[in-house]
Amino acid sequence: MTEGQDRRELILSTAAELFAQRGLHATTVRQIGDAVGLFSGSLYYYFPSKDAILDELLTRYLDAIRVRYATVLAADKRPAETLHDLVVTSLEVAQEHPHAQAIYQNEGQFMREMPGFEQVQTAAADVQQTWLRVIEAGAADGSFRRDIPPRVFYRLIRDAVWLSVRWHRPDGPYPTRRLAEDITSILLDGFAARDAGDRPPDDPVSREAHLLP
Amino acid sequence: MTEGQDRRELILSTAAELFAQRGLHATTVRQIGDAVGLFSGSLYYYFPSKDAILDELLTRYLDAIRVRYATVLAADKRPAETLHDLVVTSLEVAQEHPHAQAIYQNEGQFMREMPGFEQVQTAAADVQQTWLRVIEAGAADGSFRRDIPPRVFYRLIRDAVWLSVRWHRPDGPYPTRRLAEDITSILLDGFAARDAGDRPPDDPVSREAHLLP
DNA sequence: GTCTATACATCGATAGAC
DNA sequence: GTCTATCGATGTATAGAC
Repeated sequence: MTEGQDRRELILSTAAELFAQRGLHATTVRQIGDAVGLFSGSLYYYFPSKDAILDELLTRYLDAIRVRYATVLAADKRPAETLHDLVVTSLEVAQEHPHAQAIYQNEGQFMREMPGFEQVQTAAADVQQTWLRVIEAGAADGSFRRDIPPRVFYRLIRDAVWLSVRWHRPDGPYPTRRLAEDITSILLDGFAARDAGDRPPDDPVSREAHLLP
Repeated sequence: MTEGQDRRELILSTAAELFAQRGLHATTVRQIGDAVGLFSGSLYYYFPSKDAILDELLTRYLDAIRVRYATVLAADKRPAETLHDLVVTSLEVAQEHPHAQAIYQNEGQFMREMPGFEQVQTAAADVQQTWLRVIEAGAADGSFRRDIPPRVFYRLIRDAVWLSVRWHRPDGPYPTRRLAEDITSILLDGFAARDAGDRPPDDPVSREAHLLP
C-alpha cells in the first residue's frame, strides 16, 4: 500500500461523504479538493473525472453487496431465515459503505439514464433479483402470504432497510443488530400486539425463529 | 383565474416534474423554459428565482398534507384505524402532488441546511409529530407492540409510504387503495403466513379490521 | 408578457512550472 | 505529486427592445 494509494482512498471516501451529504451535483471538485487538502486540479492525477470517482465508489459497494448476498444464498436456509439474513447482511454492508448506499439511494434515478453507468445498473438488477427470488420461494412453499404481490413486499422491505442509513446511527444506543431484528420482526410478524400463545407452536415463522441465538 | 395564472401553474408543475425526474441541481432554468415553451429569461417574470419555484412547490404540498392529516386526527378513531387512515391519506396526497413528494424525499437533506426553507422544515416536523403521536398512543393503550421503539416503526411506515411514489403507478393495475391496504396489513399484521382462526376474534387489529368495506 | 442579448459566477477539466 | 493559472462550457439572473 503506497502513499499514493492512501491519497486515492482518502479522495474516494471524502468524495463519498460529500456526495451523500450534499448531493452529487451540489458537490464540486473544488469542495472535494478542499476537504482532502488538495487543489482541485490535483485530483485529476488520481481520477480522470468526477464521474469516475462516483463510478468506482458505487461499483465497490455493489460488488461488496453481491458477494455477501451470494454467501447468504449459499447457506440454503428456508425463505424466512434467508430473508432475515439478507436484512442483516444489507445493514452490515451499509455500515461498511455508509455513503455509497445513500448516494445510490438518492442519485439512482440520475444514473439510470446516464451512459457509462451500465455496470451499476446491472448490479442493481442482480440485487433486486436476489430479494425477489427469496420472497417468491416463500410464497411458493406457503410460509409467506400469497395475497400480497411479491414486488410490493420487496419494495417495502428493501426501502425499509436501505433508507435506514438516513436515520440510523450504528454507534448509537440502538445497535445495527437490533434494527435488523426489529425490521424482520415487524415485516414478517407485524406491529400489532397479540397475546402470547395465539399462534401455533409449529408456525414456520414464529417471532423468535429469525432471531439469532 | 387569468391567463397569467395558468402560465404560472404550468411553470410550477413542469418544474416539479423535472426536479423529481432529474434532480433539483441537475435541472436548469433553461430546461424548465424549454419544457413550458418559454425562454429561460421569461421565467423570471413569474418567479424571482429557481429556489422560489422549489419553495412554493413544497410549501403547497406540505400545507395540503397538514390539512388532510388534521381531518384524519379529528375523526378520533383508535390508533390502528388512525394509522390506516394516515397511510390512505398520505398516498392520496402523494397522488395529487406526485412530484413534490419525490422532490422532498430526494432533496430533503439539502433543504435542511439551506436557509430560506425554514417553513418547509417546520412543516416536516409537524408531519413527523402526527405519526409519532398515533404510534405512541397505540403503544400506550396496548394495541401496538411495546418492544419496538416508536421512532423505528415510524421510520418504517413513513419510508414505505413515501417511497412508494418511486415505483407505484396510480393508474396501473394495482390501485392506490389496494397499496394502502397492503402496506397497513403487512406492517400491522405481518407478511408471514398464518392459518385462519389462529387469532382471537376480538383482536383489536384483525386482518380485516382496517380494510374499508 | 415574451424575446434577444448578455452579464457574471462557477463549473469540470487541462497545461505546464516546480 | 502538487501547485498555479486558466480555458471553455454552462449555470443563474438581469437589462432593455418589442
